[in-house]
Amino acid sequence: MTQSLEPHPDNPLIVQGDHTVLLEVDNPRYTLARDALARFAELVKSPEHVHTYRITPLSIWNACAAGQTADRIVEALRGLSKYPLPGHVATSVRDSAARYGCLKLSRHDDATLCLAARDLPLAEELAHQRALLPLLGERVGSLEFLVAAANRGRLKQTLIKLGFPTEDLAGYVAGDAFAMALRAVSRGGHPFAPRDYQREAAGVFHAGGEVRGGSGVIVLPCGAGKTIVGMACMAEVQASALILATNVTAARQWREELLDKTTLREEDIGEYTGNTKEVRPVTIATYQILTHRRNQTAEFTHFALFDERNWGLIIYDEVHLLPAPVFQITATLQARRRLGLTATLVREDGKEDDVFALIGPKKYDVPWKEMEKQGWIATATCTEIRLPMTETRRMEYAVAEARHKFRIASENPDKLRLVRQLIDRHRDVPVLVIGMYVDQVRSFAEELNLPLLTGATTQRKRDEVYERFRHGDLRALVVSKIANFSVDLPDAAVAIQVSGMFGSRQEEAQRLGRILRPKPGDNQAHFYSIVSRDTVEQDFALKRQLFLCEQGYEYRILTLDRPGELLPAKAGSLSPTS
DNA sequence: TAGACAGGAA
DNA sequence: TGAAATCCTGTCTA
Repeated sequence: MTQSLEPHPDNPLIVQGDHTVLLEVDNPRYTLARDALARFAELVKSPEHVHTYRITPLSIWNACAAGQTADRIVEALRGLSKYPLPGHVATSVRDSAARYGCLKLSRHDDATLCLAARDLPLAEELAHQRALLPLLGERVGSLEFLVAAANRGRLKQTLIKLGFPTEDLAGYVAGDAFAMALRAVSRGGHPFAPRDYQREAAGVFHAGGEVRGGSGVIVLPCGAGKTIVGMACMAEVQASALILATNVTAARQWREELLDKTTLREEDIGEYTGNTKEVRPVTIATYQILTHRRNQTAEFTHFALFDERNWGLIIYDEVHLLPAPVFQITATLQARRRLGLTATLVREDGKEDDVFALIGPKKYDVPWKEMEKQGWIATATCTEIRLPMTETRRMEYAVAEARHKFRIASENPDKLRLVRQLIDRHRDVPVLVIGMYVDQVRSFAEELNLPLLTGATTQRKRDEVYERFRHGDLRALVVSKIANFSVDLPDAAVAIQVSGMFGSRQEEAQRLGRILRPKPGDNQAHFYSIVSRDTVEQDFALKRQLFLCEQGYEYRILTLDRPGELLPAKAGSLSPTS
């Protein structure tokens, strides 16, 4: 396709003066525009025909850190727009981009850093910012300030809140040297080599040597092997490493992977959790143990872990879930190399700028659709089925208090009929039925005569059921919210979501991730979300889907007219989308 | 001394 | 907006 570089009415974008961008979904250049926007804008809304994106300073800074330039961003917008760009949008894109790199932090001596502004007006502005007073030391020269090394993190945090991202070139401590390498044949006996993108991600993270290489976030979809990127980075750094994971199971999984695919031996790896408190050259801890304190006002019981050893690298697994106290401690650890791993930079609490300032900018990502094209993850079709409620239930819904409506809509018992039909339709592949209300999933499990797994299920029972599921003795499982957390939940080809959290994009992505591991044969996965039609549930479902739309997934909407109605014989979702 | 379980936290 | 899962610690039991 030849790419026009000027605005044209046939183009898919409308760039508005408030920095939002509207994208026409049915436009032939939709894909092109979506992939371009993914580099420097974030998705805000994605109803059926027109998607809304927003360009923020942070989205521009991340783009710049990944090598984009203001010119390329403006060109992309102009070339995909229907109308001429509002002048000030181009200006503010250039402004934001120019701010990236106009403050540089470098090493002065062992205990002191030097913050250098690009020009005098900026230096003056800094000198007069009240919030910076306690953080800035002596002004040395017209453009430079001394900064105590201990304030490195808090300074960057404060500056970004004032609209100034800092380029941190103050370097890192090497940490205790520790030799490790990736194995060419895994301990399990399979040939092993990181995939190209995994190697590339680790390379980008470490590139730039002593000064630049060493902090940032790598964004990859679930199932794309973030652990392997982590170990490749460890192999680059060759120093003792502290790995922070979300829960014990994830911690154990890191350990298994490290033992299987690197030269690390059992005695090199320590687990630091509620059960065991080992500190070894490579130590894996949970976020929870770090945030633990005896009572609300006490000190954090286990923060000392950070000083137990001279860590050369700290890996933050699932950095989008990083709890606030870990940000706090991370602010004091700016001299250590830091790697954030995540499937999405979006945080529901809006702390994206803290991630940027304290862990680092986004260093590398691959769009999900790109991974899909290359066959690293399964092709997924997503279908939302809108099912009307019965007359009786509609009445109950209508008179209920607002805060109960969501649950009434979610627990619509008619959903069972569709679940049964879908399981039947996909009878040759493993199916997960996922819900968030224990009562609801319990009744579904009983009706369908399938095992139910909830938080209350003991680990032994889980292992046993998972084993039967993996071997194909069980075709389907019904699970509660453990689907969001339990890393050892086996992979499936079909997920049927019967209820979900209010509007968590995170959760939706996590659940889709359950079915993305590559499949033998047609490599096809199906994600169904069943919601009650014309209710708040339908509205929240829309919000949940944002993240996946941003990654290029389309939701096919299937609206049923009558409560008892079944899916059409050949529901569109049975054939792969183009 | 391991395992089970209750209670609190976020 | 509300519900569920998880983790950590401390205590009790065998």
